[in-house]
Amino acid sequence: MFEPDAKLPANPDAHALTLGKGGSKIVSINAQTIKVACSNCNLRELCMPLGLSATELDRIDEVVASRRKIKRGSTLFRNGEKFANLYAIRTGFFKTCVASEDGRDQVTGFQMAGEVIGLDGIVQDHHTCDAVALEDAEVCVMPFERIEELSREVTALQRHVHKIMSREIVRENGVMLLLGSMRAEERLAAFLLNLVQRLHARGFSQSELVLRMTREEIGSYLGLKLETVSRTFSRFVEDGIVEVKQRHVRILNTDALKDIVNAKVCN
Amino acid sequence: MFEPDAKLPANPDAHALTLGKGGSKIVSINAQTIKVACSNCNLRELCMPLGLSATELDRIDEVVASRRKIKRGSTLFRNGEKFANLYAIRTGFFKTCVASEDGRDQVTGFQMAGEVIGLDGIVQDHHTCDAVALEDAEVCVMPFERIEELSREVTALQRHVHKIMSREIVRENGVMLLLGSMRAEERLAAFLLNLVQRLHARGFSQSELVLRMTREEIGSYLGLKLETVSRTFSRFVEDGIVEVKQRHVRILNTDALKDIVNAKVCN
DNA sequence: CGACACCTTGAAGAGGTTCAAGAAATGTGG
DNA sequence: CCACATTTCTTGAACCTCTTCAAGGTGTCG
Repeated sequence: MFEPDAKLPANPDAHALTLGKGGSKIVSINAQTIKVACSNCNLRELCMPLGLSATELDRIDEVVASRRKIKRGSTLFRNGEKFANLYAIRTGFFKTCVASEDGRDQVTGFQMAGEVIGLDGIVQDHHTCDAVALEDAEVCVMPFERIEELSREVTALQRHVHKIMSREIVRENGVMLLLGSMRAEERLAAFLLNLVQRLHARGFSQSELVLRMTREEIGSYLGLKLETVSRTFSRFVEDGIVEVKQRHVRILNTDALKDIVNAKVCN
Repeated sequence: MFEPDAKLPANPDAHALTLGKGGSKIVSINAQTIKVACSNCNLRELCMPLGLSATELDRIDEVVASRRKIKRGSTLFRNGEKFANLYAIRTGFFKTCVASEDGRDQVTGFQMAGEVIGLDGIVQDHHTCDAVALEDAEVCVMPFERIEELSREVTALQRHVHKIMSREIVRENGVMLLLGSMRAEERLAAFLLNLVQRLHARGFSQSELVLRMTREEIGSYLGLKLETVSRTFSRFVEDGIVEVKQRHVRILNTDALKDIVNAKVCN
């Protein structure tokens, strides 16, 4: 029924990637030649600014201090920890979540390769959420001081940092819309479309995906209970919109999902 | 029953303000002496970095290109409009809201004096939400290009811009927690506490406030219908937690509100 | 292979919404 | 300044969606 799941490749530098309007295929590079440098990384298009000169590209390499591997289930950073770095995800999949004093927990986002996490820590100099790896992961450690230094000199980097932060603000606006005004089916449909779209931008299928998170985590993100998530999946299956086998999801009717999200709530 | 409402003063420069740990009273300045300059503005502590040298302060003045008055009910910017400026609120009160294609509407925040709006526009070079004045307002227009230029030179400004954006991200995380996991009473209690805390930081009462928005707008922000907001207010009144007369609210029992927010949802 | 985490499904219940009507404030124009 | 239209707010009753509680099934990993 399902293909063996398309996994993020262990070495993203060996993974051809097409992106955006002028997106060009980047030729695979043999693993041996890799050094810890953005200029060699084919995820660069995702987490670094485009259109840099050769000199600027060299400078950019300086923002990555090191790499760090995180085992599935362990945290990259925790609420309360001193903030020092932003992290660009090379491989793997994360969730971020905030907790209130009384132990309530809310997943605030799911992050995949090429995305940057840690922005929450800047204001208070301490992180205000947890970042947990949902599968074995590797990140580029980018000391924020270095980012700030460099973005004073490389205008494109400065602009890029601003855009990344603004993008996160806009994303959260969208989640607020979802949480504030959508019903369960609409939420799950929007969630699936968003996931598959981001995966597609990374070279994966437009119609097939493997969920890296539990129903409970999906539910937390969408403001629903895990049972509701499960039931809603089942309803989608009944309606022939998707096939679901545990965490494997195949979207059979993308338009139906889009219709569900944009259901005119005539008001 | 209620005092004549404590309004934001028409001229904020005449409004003594205490803030933060080392917050010092700023002496009132006669209206005639005012020029369009942060160095003269007592909201500076809210929207600009602290601890600048005299030279830096002079430079900072350059970020404000002009001032702009917005009538109640009209927009500062709209979804889709070209992004060019950030705006620091001098007086008045705004809401920001996003709309989905199908006409759904979601208030994403309420902003008051000293707060900065427009950050959503940076990613796409176009605004993705509307900013509507809920009372007559005045803002400082800060061309973003100028902010970027200057923050390459003035490190404190650079850091400040980063913090403002990060603060917004963290705020939205909090709203997601609220929308995703709280019940109506908890949402409204959290909302009131947040508002009164921000007003208090601006020199207003800790217990009394005038809502600048309708029940419907509160509801949109909190992911509730206006009837639910109204009913929840009524319940608070019954329980002696607040007094409500239209938009005038007096908090009689702050601790009760805090208890409601932190109600142990034992899990 | 057995323990454990995760997922599905049913039935009952609660919280919030919807629809509706009326009251209270606010604004407008004569 | 008053009358009238409009907006905003409150409250009730019926309804609906999602949650809660419970049980059983499926998959995974040591």
